[in-house]
Amino acid sequence: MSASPAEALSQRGETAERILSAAADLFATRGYEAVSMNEIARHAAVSKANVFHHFNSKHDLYLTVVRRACTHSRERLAGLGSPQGSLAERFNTFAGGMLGDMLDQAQVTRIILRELLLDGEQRGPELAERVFGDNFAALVAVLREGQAQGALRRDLDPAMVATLLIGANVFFFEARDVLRHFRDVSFADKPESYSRMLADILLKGILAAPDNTHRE
Amino acid sequence: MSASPAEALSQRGETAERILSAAADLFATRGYEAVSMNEIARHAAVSKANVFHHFNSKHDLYLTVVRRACTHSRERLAGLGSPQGSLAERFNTFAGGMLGDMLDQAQVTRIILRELLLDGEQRGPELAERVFGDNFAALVAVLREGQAQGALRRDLDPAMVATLLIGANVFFFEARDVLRHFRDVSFADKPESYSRMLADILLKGILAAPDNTHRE
DNA sequence: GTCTATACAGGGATAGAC
DNA sequence: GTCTATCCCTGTATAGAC
Repeated sequence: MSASPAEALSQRGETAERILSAAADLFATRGYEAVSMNEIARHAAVSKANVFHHFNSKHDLYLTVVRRACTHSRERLAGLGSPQGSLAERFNTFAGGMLGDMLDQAQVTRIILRELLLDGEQRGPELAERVFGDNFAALVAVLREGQAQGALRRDLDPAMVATLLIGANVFFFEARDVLRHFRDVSFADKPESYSRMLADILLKGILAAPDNTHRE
Repeated sequence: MSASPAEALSQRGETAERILSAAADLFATRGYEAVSMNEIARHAAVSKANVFHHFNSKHDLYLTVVRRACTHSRERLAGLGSPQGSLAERFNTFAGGMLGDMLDQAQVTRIILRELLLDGEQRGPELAERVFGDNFAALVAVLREGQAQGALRRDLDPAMVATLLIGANVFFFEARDVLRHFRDVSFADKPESYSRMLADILLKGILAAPDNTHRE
């Protein structure tokens, strides 16, 4: 029953896997404190004692869940940096791809954001670096390159642009359910539409500029 | 000891006020579940039983805190709609003013956002309307007016622009502590700087446009 | 590895004296 | 209005049989 060499390393039993999955689900939607080990055990269809057999404590279980979510998220984001096409295209692709992935992996995303935005006030540093750090840096690098080539305005802070882009996606993810209740909002259920408009606005701005509007 | 007519209505005793203040503090930074009535009592320097004397339950106390935060927030936001100056100016003023208020009243802001962004998945509707609803609508109206006057591009969704503006402020508020750890970010502690850059980018876009860059 | 049973702490909430 | 003392429940975590 010992793990074969091929599947070594982070090999976990099927039961442990079920527990992790149930825990991830619950933590993502309701947070750490609101979820009990009883509940997790029930959702995983095992006894509570068994959960404690596989994980030393609730906190340990939580950390494992978060750690997994992080590496998962990193893997996803790693693929977004492909340097092909014009800068506007890459910008567009990155924005849309990021949002799409966030929505596809809503559970993971929610856990990360919980960590990052709420407890982030206390922890911040490590997780920030771990999950978003290099991607943020990569995005900034792309933007800087765009400035060097003359495609982008030189009088603006690339980090600011990156923040705006990422922030817009994060906010959409977080606030969808609220936005949906606003009469004027038509894009709450159309992420592609949102991404398209986002890129359009960031690239061209919102001011009416006769010589600007029809350029591509 | 009954309230004088002049200070009637939502008049609460000094003790109740202290309890509310302590509770608001704790709920804002750690959320509902993570905070205990014991702790609230200790911070308010009263006995736990006394807390239950003033508020029927923990949930009741929480609701009172949230309700206060909402009305407080509404009052603040109400002043931001003043229709004076050019559209770009108003845009600028609104963005900066909103962020400034959020930071000034960080505790209240945190409570609202917690409700809106996390539990929002379940409740959403009421709070959305209550706090942001009319302000969102007002901002959209201003933008529409700008379109009608020809100051703003007509081919974009005003609700999208409003979302971007608000989202940028919310994200800054949430992610400051994380952004601070990114080498490229210089504005984490300079909200005015952030606001200025935000308005600049939203208005003019990021593309290098020779005839665009020097316009004001 | 998995269970039942249980220890022990802390939570929300109440009783009743002052 | 404020307290001390207490109730009851649920939570995390452990012991020990299978």
